[in-house]
This record gives sequence, structure tokens and C-alpha cells, in this order.
Amino acid sequence: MPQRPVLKLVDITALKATCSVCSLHELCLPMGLAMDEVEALDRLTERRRILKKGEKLYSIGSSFGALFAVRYGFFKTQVLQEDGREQVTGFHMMGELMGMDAISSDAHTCDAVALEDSEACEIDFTQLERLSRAVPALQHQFHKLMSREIVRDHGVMLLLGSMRAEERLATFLLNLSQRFAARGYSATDFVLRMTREEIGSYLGLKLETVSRAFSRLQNQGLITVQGREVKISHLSRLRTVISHCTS
Amino acid sequence: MPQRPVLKLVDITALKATCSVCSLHELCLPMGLAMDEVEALDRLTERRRILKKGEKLYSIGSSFGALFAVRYGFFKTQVLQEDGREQVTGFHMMGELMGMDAISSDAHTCDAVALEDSEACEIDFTQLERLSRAVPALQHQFHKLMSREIVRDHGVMLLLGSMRAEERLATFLLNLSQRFAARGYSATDFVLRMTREEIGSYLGLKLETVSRAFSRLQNQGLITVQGREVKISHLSRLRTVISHCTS
DNA sequence: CGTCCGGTTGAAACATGTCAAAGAAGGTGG
DNA sequence: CCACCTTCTTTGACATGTTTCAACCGGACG
Repeated sequence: MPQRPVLKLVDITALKATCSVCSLHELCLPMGLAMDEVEALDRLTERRRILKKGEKLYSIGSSFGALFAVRYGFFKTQVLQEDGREQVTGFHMMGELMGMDAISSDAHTCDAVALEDSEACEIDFTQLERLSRAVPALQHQFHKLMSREIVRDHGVMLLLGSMRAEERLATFLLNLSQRFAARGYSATDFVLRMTREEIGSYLGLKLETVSRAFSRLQNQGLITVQGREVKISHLSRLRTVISHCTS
Repeated sequence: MPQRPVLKLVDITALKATCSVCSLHELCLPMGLAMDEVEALDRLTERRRILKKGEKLYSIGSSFGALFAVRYGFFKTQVLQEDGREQVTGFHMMGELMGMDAISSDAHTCDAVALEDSEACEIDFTQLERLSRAVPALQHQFHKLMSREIVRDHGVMLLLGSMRAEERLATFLLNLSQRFAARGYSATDFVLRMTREEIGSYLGLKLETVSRAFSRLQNQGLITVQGREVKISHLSRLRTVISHCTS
């Protein structure tokens, strides 16, 4: 009898399905797989990469061979423009999948940088495709993941296109809150892993504007900030900030 | 001997692969398929939907069953926010695939509206998944398409997050130009299918700002605009507008 | 022929960006 | 363990770009 993975059965994605295979990333599946399929899935996520803060998991232009699932730690992904401007396209925490942008051109289109000491598992893409041909549930789950990434990006586009600074920051904090909560951490108290500049880059704002937005939310009694420590005092009132806009 | 599709062999996606099956959408494949696979692919794209200007191909919340490939015409997709704000997330022309955002939740997350009389073919998603399990090349092509959508969205995020009005509009026009050119139309002379307001919504600007940006580009001698007719006088100089920014 | 819709343009209000200074936090090496 | 240096953060004053409000123009359509 093959040994099952050492991973615990926690549903970190807040999806309804319980995970039979690997709870630590989003490619988890509902029960009901044959044992050899389970083994194959486990093998797919065997390889690990350990990174120190600041190190890159992959770089723009580097050839694509695998997706990465965050095991622990925190990453940012950023794209670059010809003239040197760069923008953070996302922050990625435990369980989340990175690198799907690279499939289209067989080369990574963004840098993935560890914002703290982190570990990711490397998922060979050719093998993933092969296995997903054999396991329809895996195939569909993977398609859902890519789709979710698209939906997420549309949300960011909405944010960048129609919200003002305070709303953007509130949206960002609520998103983090929800993701921390889904992983069993506090929804109201957490430590930011990124700088004001990185937040600003993600939200389409300058770092000073981010800082001011933090201060304003604090003055309104919605949050307490001290450097990177954030405490959300009124989750529900913070939500109203977003829809409460004038425009 | 089964009859081959009536479609012509034109590489509308500007990809290197020539299309053996259906040149009118992005799920085209390199040569080398078995005949029954070709048939199956053709059957997948049999169903057609014809829409008049203003009609919806699908709506937010409607249940997901199929992807759509534009055969002719022009579509916009738009998302909605709780407070009623809506934002255009993309414009879609001949050959392009729509609806991939819906896979994640089995429901459409945006409206798809025809901006002129249009036709789309409906691609049953369950069948697409089944077929792509049997045809690795199709599977990979589909993954590339979803990935390309993600990359495209990152580009828009960069635009929304770091460009000023004039640069955004220039980027938009160049993108249209390139897509028209890839379909055999003029890269410099074309007619916009959307209003200033829709452009503005896509670019995160108000319609007046879009109008002013058009005027400024025209005053600089880069383009000629008359209502929705656009003529790009200096493609290369228009490109420099984008990287030529102060920030 | 008049109305409606889309587009253009101006002036003033507003939000964010820029520049600058100073304070706080964190890491490194003596 | 402390001192120093660097990086990050906050805040103010001012500049800039975009939005808002309003008026007007032109073409499409009944």
C-alpha cells in the first residue's frame, strides 16, 4: 500500500470539495479517485523550491516548464514595461497557484519574488496536462483555476478603473482579510508582507497616496494601522466604504 | 469521406500554426490530426448564434454551458459592481474566444453585448473538455488561450495602473490596429464600433477625457479622427507616445 | 422638422502625484 | 548589545491631470 502524503486534510480554498490528495494547493480534488491516480497526483507535487526573502521563483522571459503552488510564505508577481515601469500584478499566499500566464508563450511574463522566506512546489506542466487527460476531475479543476484567475483580474481592472484611493485600499484589505480567514488565520488582525510602494503599485497609486489612505481609514475608526500591522475594527463598515462612493 | 468544413485556411491569430480545422476561431490547431478528430472538432463548433446590435450573447449570472467564438461582428464584455457601476472588460472581434471567466463558478461573470450585428459559434464546454482529453494538441491550445487572456488582462492592469489618458488611448488604438491587421484589414484606417463612453469605461476614463485625448493626438498629427473613423498617420510615432511618459 | 443620442469643448473643482523633510523600523557589523 | 546605516513610512505644501458640470454641435431617425 503506497504511503499517503503527509499533508493534512484542510480545505484551504474555501471550496466545498474536501481534498483527498494535497490540501496545500488549489489543485485539490473531491474524493473518489483511484489509488494510482492519487499517487500520480502526489508525484506531481513532489518537487520543492525553497526561497529566501527577495529571491525570485522565476523571472520574466525565463522558459516555462512548471507551475508553482505556494506551500508557505508570500510572493508578489510583477510585470515590466519597455520604459522600465513595473507593476505588481498580484500577491500570492499559501495554496495559491502561480505561473499560469506563462503557458501562452512558453515563457514567463512576470517576475515572482518571495516577500518573505517561502516554499513552493513545482508542478511540471507537461505532466499536469498528461494527468489531467486521464483524470477529468483534475482537468476541470485546473480549468476552474485559470478561469478564477481571469475573474480575479477583472476585479482588479474594475478597481483600477473606477475606484478612488480609499476604496481601492479598503478592497485590498478586505480581500486579504478574506484570504487569511479562508486559511484559518484572523480575518481582522494580520501583518502585511509588502511595502506601501508594492501596495501602491498593485492598486495603481503612489506610495504616499497609500499611506494617506491608511491614515484616513484609521481616522474614520475603521482600522488601526501601525506600520505593517493592520487591525480591522469594523469589517462591515469597511465594506460600505467600497460601494459608498460618489462617482 | 466526410465533408471538410467550408471555412478557409487563414491564420487569423497571427500564430505560427496553420489551421487545419476551423480558421475562424482561436481553437485552431496545427496539422496532423486523425480524420475522426477533425470531424469531432468541426461538430464542436457547429452551433451558431446570430445577434442584432445591442443584444446579449450571455448575461451576468446566467448558467455556463459553452464558450463562444466570434465569427463576425464585434462584442464588448462588461462586469457590474454592487453599486451599479459597470466597466467594460474587453472588446472582442472575429476569431476571439469569450466566456472563459464563467468556468470558475459555472455562471457568467460578465455581460457580452453585440456592438453591431454579429454571429458567434457556441462551443459546448463539456464536449470541449472531453475532446481535449483525447486530443493533446487541442488541450494545449486551449490552455494557451486561457493563459493569453490572463496576460492580456495583466496588460490592461498595467495600462490602468500607470498610464495617463493619452497613453491609454494610444495603447488602445495600437492594440486595435494590430488586431485588425492580423485579420487582413488595414492597420491604419478603421472604424470604431464602440462609443467614447465604452472606450472610457474600458480605459478607466470619463468619456470627455477620451474625447480630449483623441483631440490631442490629432493636434499632434498622429491620428485623424472624425467621429468613429480613425486614421493613424504615424504608427511608429504613436508607439513612442506610450513609452514617452514622464512618470 | 424636431428630438435624441453621441461627440466636442470650456471652466472650475477635486483627487492624486510630486517634491521635500523628518521620523520610525530593521538589519549589520563592530 | 549597541551604534550606525539603510530602507520604509508619514506628513505637508504645491503642481498636475482628470473629473464634473454645462453648453453646444451634428447626424440619425421617426
